Amino acid sequence: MGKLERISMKDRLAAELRRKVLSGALPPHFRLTEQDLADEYGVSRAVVRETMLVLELQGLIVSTPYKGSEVASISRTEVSELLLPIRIHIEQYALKEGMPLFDADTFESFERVLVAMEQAIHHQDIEAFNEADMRFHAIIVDACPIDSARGIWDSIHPRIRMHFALQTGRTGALVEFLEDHRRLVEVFRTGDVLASIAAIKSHIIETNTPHLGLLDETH
Amino acid sequence: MGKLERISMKDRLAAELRRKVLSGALPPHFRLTEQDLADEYGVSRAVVRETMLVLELQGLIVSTPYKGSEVASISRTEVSELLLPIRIHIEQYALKEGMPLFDADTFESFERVLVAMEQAIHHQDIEAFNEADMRFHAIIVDACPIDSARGIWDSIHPRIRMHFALQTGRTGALVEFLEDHRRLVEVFRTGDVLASIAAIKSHIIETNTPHLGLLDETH
DNA sequence: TTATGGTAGACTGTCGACAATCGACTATTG
DNA sequence: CAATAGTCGATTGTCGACAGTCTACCATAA
Repeated sequence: MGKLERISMKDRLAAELRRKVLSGALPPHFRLTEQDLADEYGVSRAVVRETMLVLELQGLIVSTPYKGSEVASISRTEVSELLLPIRIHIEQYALKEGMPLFDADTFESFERVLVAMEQAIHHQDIEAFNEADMRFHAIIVDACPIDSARGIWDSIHPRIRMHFALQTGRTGALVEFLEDHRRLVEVFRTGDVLASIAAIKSHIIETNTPHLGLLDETH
Repeated sequence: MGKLERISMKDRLAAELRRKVLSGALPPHFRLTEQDLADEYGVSRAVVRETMLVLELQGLIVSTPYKGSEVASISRTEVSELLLPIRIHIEQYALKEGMPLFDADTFESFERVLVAMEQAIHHQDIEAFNEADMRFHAIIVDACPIDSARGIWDSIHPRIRMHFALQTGRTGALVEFLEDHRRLVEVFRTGDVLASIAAIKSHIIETNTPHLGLLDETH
């Protein structure tokens, strides 16, 4: 059953602000002041400050001492050249280490996410779809026995999503995205690690490439 | 001349604790309580809490709600399979984007670090050498026009260093490390980006490969 | 003895208030 | 008029105190 865990105000506020940033409700360069946020959400400034610190280290906001904070802006080359390759590596590694540990519960989680995607499509709720998409990949990363993988992923992933959340592009292709995730789960079920690693890479690239993919990597 | 910037207590304390963790003064699983740290360094718990949050997001400590924090432990596979590839990618990318922007000041910074390394060797000060090593690579990452590169690097790099700082191995080969950095700077001076990218990769790999790995750990 | 429930101490989570800093505006002065 | 010094409001940096939570220990009862 559910774990009924206690969630600190800091984490709740961070999740809420992250959601607003990723949904575009808080656009890049939007100014954030601690007192205003504290008043708006009914928490103390200490909580707000810790929240802002988290979001800053995750690159969603930038703050300068004694001046204030604002929602970060993000460049396309940063995403394609810096963040995406790192994200791919993390998820590939997580899959390599974690896939042998996938059990019935894991696949049940995947299925729940797929259902959530279906419902999101049915309600035309792009935000809910993105949320489900994030949970899908979080399952992969969390399955990795190296705990810190999730932490690194958390510090990479939001900026990528932020970049594409502000594009309208994905709207129409939601059904294809769903199918793509379905295929991924099927590959996972075969237990073929190498195939899964390849699949997740092309999945991430295609999912995050605005309709003509031409990014290459070094090494 | 120097910039005489104001540094918050949070940042100073973070630097100090990071130093102690990397030097082994605070070994893995060492328990950290907020009040003790606040008393020890003469700051308030709020400062300590923000500091701990930074160090936690950088993976140097782990904290569980209402229970406390302790210095993180780190496994060899996490370093070699997860962290090192990411670090290599970041520094390669930073080099690719930032090397064309290297100017006289940049190389002067490199030279200062090399001098610091010489002095560290002369004084047999391993900690100072490691500090200089970190500054060397920070110059590279900071030269990258994408600001967030440094942030990601900061969230990756300390754990790598932590892993090897706890090994004694590097002691004898300090001179070789110095020469290796010298060679790197020479490659940078040629302006050959591809050669530099290749050089930084092998440098990082060799520098972080324990001559023949015969240490293994739990987790 | 063992299991249950409760109590105490230590610690983290949260809060409101005070101090330091910044940027813009204003006044003063040559 | 231009340049400089001073002031003010807004915002962040820092602090000490209170409230909530966990763990270990102890008492009590079957």
